Amino acid sequence: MAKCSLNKNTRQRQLSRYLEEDPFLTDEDLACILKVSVQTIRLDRFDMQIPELRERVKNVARGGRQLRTMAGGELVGDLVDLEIGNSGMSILPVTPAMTLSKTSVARGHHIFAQANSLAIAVIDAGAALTGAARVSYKRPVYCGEKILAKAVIKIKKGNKYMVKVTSEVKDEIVFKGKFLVFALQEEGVPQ
Amino acid sequence: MAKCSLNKNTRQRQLSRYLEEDPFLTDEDLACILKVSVQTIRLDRFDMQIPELRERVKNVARGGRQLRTMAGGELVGDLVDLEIGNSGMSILPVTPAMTLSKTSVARGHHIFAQANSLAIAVIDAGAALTGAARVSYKRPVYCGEKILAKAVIKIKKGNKYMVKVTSEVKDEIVFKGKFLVFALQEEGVPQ
DNA sequence: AAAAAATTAGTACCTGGTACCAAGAATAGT
DNA sequence: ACTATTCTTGGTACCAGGTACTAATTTTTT
Repeated sequence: MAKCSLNKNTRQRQLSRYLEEDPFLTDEDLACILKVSVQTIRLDRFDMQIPELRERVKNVARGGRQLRTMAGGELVGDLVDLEIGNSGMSILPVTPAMTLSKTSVARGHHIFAQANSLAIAVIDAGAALTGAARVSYKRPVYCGEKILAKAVIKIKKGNKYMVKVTSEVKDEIVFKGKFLVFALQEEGVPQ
Repeated sequence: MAKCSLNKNTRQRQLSRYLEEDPFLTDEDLACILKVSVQTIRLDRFDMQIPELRERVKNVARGGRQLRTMAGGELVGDLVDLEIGNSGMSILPVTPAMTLSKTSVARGHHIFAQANSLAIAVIDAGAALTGAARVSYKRPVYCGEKILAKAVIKIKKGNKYMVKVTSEVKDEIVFKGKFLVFALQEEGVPQ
């Protein structure tokens, strides 16, 4: 029974690993991956109290449904002005999902994300990457406030850009950052 | 036909309103709410190109998954080790949602977010804020790779901490950052 | 009243399951 | 070597929440 038990256990561990990675797998998918029958998968799920696909999907949907922030576009915040190769501006309203639950203070990486994505947007290139950044947070930003980020290209050398971003809430500076950005040539990017 | 058309239109508007509010409603639920037959609901959905429940839930789930990384928890990535007041480690698998659509290179602010949130997590405080950061990206990270971030507190002075974070993919350093973090006293934070 | 539009009803079929029963294979204990 | 136990597989009936399609019925328009 040892060998069989071992197989069963390792299979069940694998099963949960696969499902953690991708909860959208059907029993049939799993059976195929783990080279056992669908029934075995079902027994395994039952053993491990793992609900069926539809329930899993529902759970993910309920858990993840909140405010959108970093998801959709390439840009965090709403672009209000863009002069490619020169400067740009974006507005990010701070929603509850972006704040530390205890304090309703916006988490730093959201402010960074707005600035960083704006810095990249002003670059005149199909794609660009941040190489380095030096940022400082001047004061906390609270839920409900709107962050206006302004980016200006300061230096351009070949495919290297230095972009300065200043973020304000009602004319008060909350964040400053210098971003070193590299423009990528359209091809040549490994997959 | 005017009255009927009107009824149909208003019903369809109501339908989409109800579904926006709660995408988990079945056709039967909707039929009950709107006092028409299930078939009518189906025709309406077909008219308005609204997919069936399971598809809707899936969409929400997929959307939710992307956001979860930035929106859901306070931490970006999965904490694998944490010694509060000393060091911590987290893993962030790079999903398609995090990458520049053209190149499948992870956008910088996700890598920053993982590091930043880890830096805050290692601080021994109810809440903490990033005051400044100096970061550099050593090489692009691609979709499918897993980023292992390691944070260590280097200096502590009162409520000020200097945290160094190094992120690697398969023992190769992809990102380095120094974060200046301030611990917040539990109260006294304005709403 | 006839034509057109909208609604409802009914059927066959699909996916991804549950719940249950029985047969077959593998392993353990003796 | 043989039996008992555990694992695995197969099969069936059933369910929710649909699709796709046809046909009948009601409502509205002309």
